[in-house]
This record gives sequence, C-alpha cells and structure tokens, in this order.
Amino acid sequence: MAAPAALSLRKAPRQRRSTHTVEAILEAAALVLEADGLEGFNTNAVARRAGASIGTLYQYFPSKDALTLALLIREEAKAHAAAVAAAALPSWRDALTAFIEVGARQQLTRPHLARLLDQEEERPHIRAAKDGAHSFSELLHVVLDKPGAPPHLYDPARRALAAADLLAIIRAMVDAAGQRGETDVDDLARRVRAAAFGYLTA
Amino acid sequence: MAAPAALSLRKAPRQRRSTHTVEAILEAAALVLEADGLEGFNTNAVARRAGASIGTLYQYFPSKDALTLALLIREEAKAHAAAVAAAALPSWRDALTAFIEVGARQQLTRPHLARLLDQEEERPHIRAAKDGAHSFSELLHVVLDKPGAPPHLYDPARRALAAADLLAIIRAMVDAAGQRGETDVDDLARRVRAAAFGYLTA
Amino acid sequence: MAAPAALSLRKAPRQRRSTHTVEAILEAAALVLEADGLEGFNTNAVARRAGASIGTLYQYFPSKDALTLALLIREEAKAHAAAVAAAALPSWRDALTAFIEVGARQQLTRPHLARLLDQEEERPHIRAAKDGAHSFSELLHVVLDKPGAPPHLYDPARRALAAADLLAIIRAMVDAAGQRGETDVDDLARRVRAAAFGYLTA
Amino acid sequence: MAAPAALSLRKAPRQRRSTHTVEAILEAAALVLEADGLEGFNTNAVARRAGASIGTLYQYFPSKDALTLALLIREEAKAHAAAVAAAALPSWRDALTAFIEVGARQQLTRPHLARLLDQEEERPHIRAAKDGAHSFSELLHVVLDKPGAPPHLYDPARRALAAADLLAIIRAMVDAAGQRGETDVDDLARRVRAAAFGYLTA
DNA sequence: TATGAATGAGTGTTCATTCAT
DNA sequence: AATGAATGAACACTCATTCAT
Repeated sequence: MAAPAALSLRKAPRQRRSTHTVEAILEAAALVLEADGLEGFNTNAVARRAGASIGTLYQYFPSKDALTLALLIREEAKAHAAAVAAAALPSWRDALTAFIEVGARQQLTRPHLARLLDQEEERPHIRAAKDGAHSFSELLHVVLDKPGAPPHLYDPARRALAAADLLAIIRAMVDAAGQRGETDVDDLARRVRAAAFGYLTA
Repeated sequence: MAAPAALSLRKAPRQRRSTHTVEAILEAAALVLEADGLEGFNTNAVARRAGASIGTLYQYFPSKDALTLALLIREEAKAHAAAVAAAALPSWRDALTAFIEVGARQQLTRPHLARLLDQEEERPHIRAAKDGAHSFSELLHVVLDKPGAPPHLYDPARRALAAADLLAIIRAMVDAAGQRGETDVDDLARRVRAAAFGYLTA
Repeated sequence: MAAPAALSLRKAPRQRRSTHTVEAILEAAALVLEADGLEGFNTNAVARRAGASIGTLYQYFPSKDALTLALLIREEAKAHAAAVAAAALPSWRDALTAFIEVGARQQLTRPHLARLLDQEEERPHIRAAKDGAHSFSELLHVVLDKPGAPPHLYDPARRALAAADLLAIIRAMVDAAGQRGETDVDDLARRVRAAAFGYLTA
Repeated sequence: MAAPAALSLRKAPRQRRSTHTVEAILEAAALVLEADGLEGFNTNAVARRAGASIGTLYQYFPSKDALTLALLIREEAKAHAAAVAAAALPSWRDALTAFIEVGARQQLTRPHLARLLDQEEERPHIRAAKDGAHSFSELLHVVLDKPGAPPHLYDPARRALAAADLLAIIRAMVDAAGQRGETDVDDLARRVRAAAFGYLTA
C-alpha cells in the first residue's frame, strides 16, 4: 500500500518550521489549482504562492507528481475518515445514506479543487502510486456486504460491480453539482440517494 | 453560438485530397491518444502518425485545441445522430432506454479514446468553444419533456437538474465500464437503466 | 555496435540546411569545450555559440550525452581512419610506429579538446553507448598479432594485456604533451616510441 | 605556493572531536565517490553518509572543491611518503623501481577512488590550488638526477620532460590496471618497469 | 499546397551554499 | 559548535507554433 519511493515525501518534516512549510506548500498547491486550473499548476507557481523557494518545495516533494499525490491524500483524508465512520453503521441503508452525505459534503466544500484532483487521480502514474490508499470503493464493498442488503449482491462479482457502479454514480453527480455551483448539500444528497437506492432496488 | 475563430477549422476542406488529409490527421490523433494517452498527445506526434508534416497539420487546424475539438466532434457525431433518433421516440421510457443504449454502445466502441476525450471536454477552453454543439444534455431535456414523464419534472428548473443528473450518471457509468474493459453492452445498459429509472421514480 | 536509441541522432538531417546546422552545433560544442571546459559545457551555451536555438539542438541530438558522443565520434573519425591504415602495414614495427604517429598528431591538433573528450569517454554512460565504435584497442591487437611480433605475445591473454598497456601509454603521453602545449609531433612520437618499443622488448 | 584561502581548510581541527568529524567526512566523501561516481558526489550526500549535517561539513570545508582537494591530499599522503622514501634510495634504478611499486600498490588499493581523484585533479581549479603539494613529478626529477642515470638526461630540460613522461606512463598504466580490476601488484609493477626502463634506455 | 527546419518560452529538477535557531 | 531548513541560479529538455523554401 505504500507509495513508491519516488512519490513519497522526500523527508519527514522534523522541526516545527518545516511542518508549517509543508502545509503552506500543500495549501498553495490547492490555491493554484483552484485559481488557474491544471494548466497553471506548475511547481514554480506553487512555490511562489507558498512564499517559498522552488528548492524548498523539492526538499519535501521529490517530484511534481509526489506533490499532487500528497495534496490528493490530504484532501481525501477527512472525507475518508468520515466515510469509514459511515460504513461502520450497522444498517446498510443508513451506511449508504451517510456515505453519500459524506461525498456530497466533501465535494461541495472545495468543488473546483475536488474535481481537478479527481482528474489527476485518473492519471496512471498517480493511480498506481496511490494504490489502495483511501479506497472509497472498498468501503462501499463493506456497506453492500451488510445483512439485509439486496440479495442479488450475494454474489461477490456482482457486489464488486455494484460497488464500482455506485461509486461512479456518486462521484459523477457530486462532481457535476460542484461544477454547477450547487451549495445545497441536502438536496444534492437526496438526488444521489435516489439514483443509488434506485439502482440497487431496480 | 459558433466556436471562436481560433478553434474552428482553418479552412474548410473542399477538395477530395484535403478531406482525406483532414481525416488522416484526425484518425492519427485518435490513435496517438489511445496509444500514448494525454501525455503523448502532441501535434508533432500526430502529424508523424498521419504521415503528414507538422506544417500541413497547422494548415487545417489552427491550434492543438482546434484539433482536439474537431476530434471530439467527430467522435461524438455518430453517437449524437443516434441519440437524436432515440430522443425522437414518442414514449419517454423508450426514448430514455434508447438513449442509454446509444451511450453504452458509443463508449464501449473505443473506450480509452472516449474517456480521454471526455476529459479534454472538461477543459474550459474546449468547453467554451464547443458550447452547445452536440448537446446530449438538450436531448435529455427533450426526453424528459415528453408526455407521461414523472410529474415532478413539470417544473423546468427541476427538469434541467434531472437532465444534468441523468447525463452525469450515464456518462460516469459507461466511462467506468469502458475503463474496466467491459464489453457487454446489454448488461451495461441494463445497469444504467436501473440507475436512471431508479433516480427518476424514487 | 549501434548506440542505443537515446544516444543516436534523433533525426537524420535531410536538407542541405540541416546538415549545415548539425555541423555548426558540433563545432560549437567543440569550441565551448575548448573555451570553457567541462564546467561551461552546457546545451544552452552550445546552441548560442552555434547561432541556433536550443530547440534546434534538440531536434538533432536527443540529449546532451548524445551530443557529446557525436562530437567524440566526429573527432575520432579522422584519426581512426588513419589508424586503420597504420594497422594495415605489413611489418608490426612499421604499423606500431605509424599508429603512434597518428596518435601524436591527432592529440596535438586540438589538444585541449581531445583531452576533455578523453575524459568524457570514461563516463560509463558514454562508454557503454560508444561500445566498440572506433576501437583503437582492437587495432593495436591486430598490430601485435602480426608475424615477427615479440614471441611472448603469442598468448592471447598476454597480447590483450599488452595492447591495453600500450594504448594507455600512448594516450597518456600524448595527452600530457598536449596539455603542456607541445607542438613538435616528431619529438613526441619519438618519445612514445621509446616507451612503447621499450615496453615490448624489455 | 600555498593553496588559496577558499580551498584550504576553513579551520584547523584542533580538538579530538573535530579531527574525528573531519575524518568522517573525508571517508564519507571517498565512499560516495566509490559508490556513485562523480555524478553522485555532492555535498549533501557526503554529509548524510558521514552522519553529519551539511552545516557541519561547511564548517570544516569552505567549498566542495576544498573537500575534494582535502580528500585528494589525504589519499596521496601515504603514497607520497612512501615515494619520498623510494626517491631517497641511492641507486637511481632502485629508486625508480621502488617508486613504481609505490604507484602500483597505491592504485590497486582503492582503484576506483584513485581514478576518480586523478580526474578531479585535472580540473583547473583543483590543479591550481594543489599546486606543488605532493608533487610526484618533483620526486621523479630527483630520481633522474642521481649519479648513473642515463647521460642524455643531464640536460635539465630533457630531464624535466622525461620526468613528466614517466609520470604519465606510470599513472596511466596503474590507472588502467585498476579499472580492469587487476589485483596482482607485482605483475603490474613488472610491466610498468618494462615501459619505464624501456623508455629511458631506448 | 506541402514541407520540415527553426524557434524560444516554459517547466521540472538539482545542488552548492547560507544562516537563523 | 551543530543543525537542517531555506535559497535560487543554473540546466536539461519539450512542444506548440511559424515561415522560408
């Protein structure tokens, strides 16, 4: 599950100062991404925005991809923790409902950033490095495996397919909503629930 | 809503030879995209693959974005025509069903290419230039406006939202299926129908 | 024997203009090396000196190492041809004498350049790519295999060692002489002969 | 002819701990050089390997060149002492024989390191700073000045040239032998003697 | 009309060196 | 004295685009 050396942090920040620097760089990366999109996302711009030198950036991130990956993981961390909690609910309906709400809330927090990171996540290099870390797919798997879940999901293959389909549905709907500038988490969650539960019970 | 000059074809290919050249370049672009992904997609590579010079490429496409856009439109053309036919079916259920099948079939034809083009389509530059051309969203709008459609869609705003949601769902599911290497159009269409109709009737 | 793709010419110059460009770049590389040494030898400086853009340089040389290698081969080409002729002389004494003269003359032509290229030739990357091309060692082998050569060289292993030793001796002496600014080829050749024949007959 | 300030030790290590640190850094430099070659030889790597901080390194060595120079001198020190003893032998033949043995033994001890340092020694910056320190050339001069040496060396200019030639020969042969992985000092010394005495008596 | 040589701004990355702590 | 975070000039290399032939 660990990222290959080339994409993991180059050095663990030891002093107070350096954790602050790493944090500043990551936030700068997020801001650049939001402001200028993927086209404007280059390491020099990130360093400048962070008020750091390019050398400093590379002290902590061995490559641009490593920086992207770190940002990806940072952004997903909170949502993933919440998703883990959601997936732990005993009833599969409650779990799925909570899971969807987590997704909606996460996406509407920084919608532009989230969408661009979703795109980056698709790049083979990043995808491979991230591997299973923060796997929302696995969590959905767990949800669909709970007692009372639709019987046609007893078959592991079909369950895996359903988990993938659901993830795609949730991701796409919240992404698109964020793109459109929606801000009402509840309404969005309601519509996603309609699609998700509709898919499962059809 | 015509595309801005910089992205339209530099010259309309009139002569037979020109059409052939343009077609060769477009197919080369598709092949490069499929073989090397976005990272390998550059104008020199496309020209080389097309057996044309880079100068010739720029004689027909004023910029790389124009080439991308032209490929996008070419790839969508057949599917769009089919979708128009689908949307013309009198029953909204039949229309939506047919629409979904069009999407599934389109995506599984050249899945890798379709997905990369979907990504390119998100880039603001391209998006703006493409504007309304080949709007699958509008077609869904038409479908949901047919008599017998769920009553809560009488409200135009809600109908627009539903059309957007449905498009997101269909796109995401067929994209992901293509990525996974699925080839069974019928099974995919069945699952998408489940999500779509489930969403509408929930 | 061919250099790996990454170090061979990127494209063969087709037009008159481009052969001229390639030649200009190679000569510029030589001049930069002579004027500023290895420290000043960078691709931007070479391009500037050649009156070309950096992009043009990279059209023909896929990497800095490829440029270095090409220069190396260019500089050795004439000397190697002459050395082949020398090694073809029937008498081993005449052959060795001629071989030494070739080395002395080559080195004193552009001594500083020759020495820096000798250094570059030691770098593993370059060495591997060059492989057997322009192997002066092989030529010495041939010389020592001629009838009448010292009998203790009948053993192939000892002959190989002797060829290596002789090459080292010749190289070192002419290198050092060039460094010191010597210009008298004949005197230098005389001293190298003393060492070489002395070595063989001791 | 002292080395310029910038290349001399920044502070003379007086305390036990300092000496130990300097020694650790020098050995680390040697190890890095052996393991990763000139390409991998950078101050940060050396400090890391020495278990010291980069700041500490710069407390003792004012620049990378100073470190290189110090290592060079350290590595030559033992050999130079032995060479001084060799040059002190009354007979010029014995002296030269002993001198050669010193060279062979030195080179085969840490062949890779010795060769890389030989290369560094050629760099103008280093060469100038080192100036006459550890001049093996001067020692050879002394040897050739002993009674009974070949009469054509009575002329100081010719003697200087011969000393230079001999040094080049010895250096080159032991270098090349080290590169090839030879380990037999006696056999190597024998061949070098053949070249050296051959050169002088031809 | 077609060619492909040429351009050069832009980008990722390294590494010797400094200096606040 | 020791640390290691920070610096930024320098460099290899790419690629969209132009234009002389």
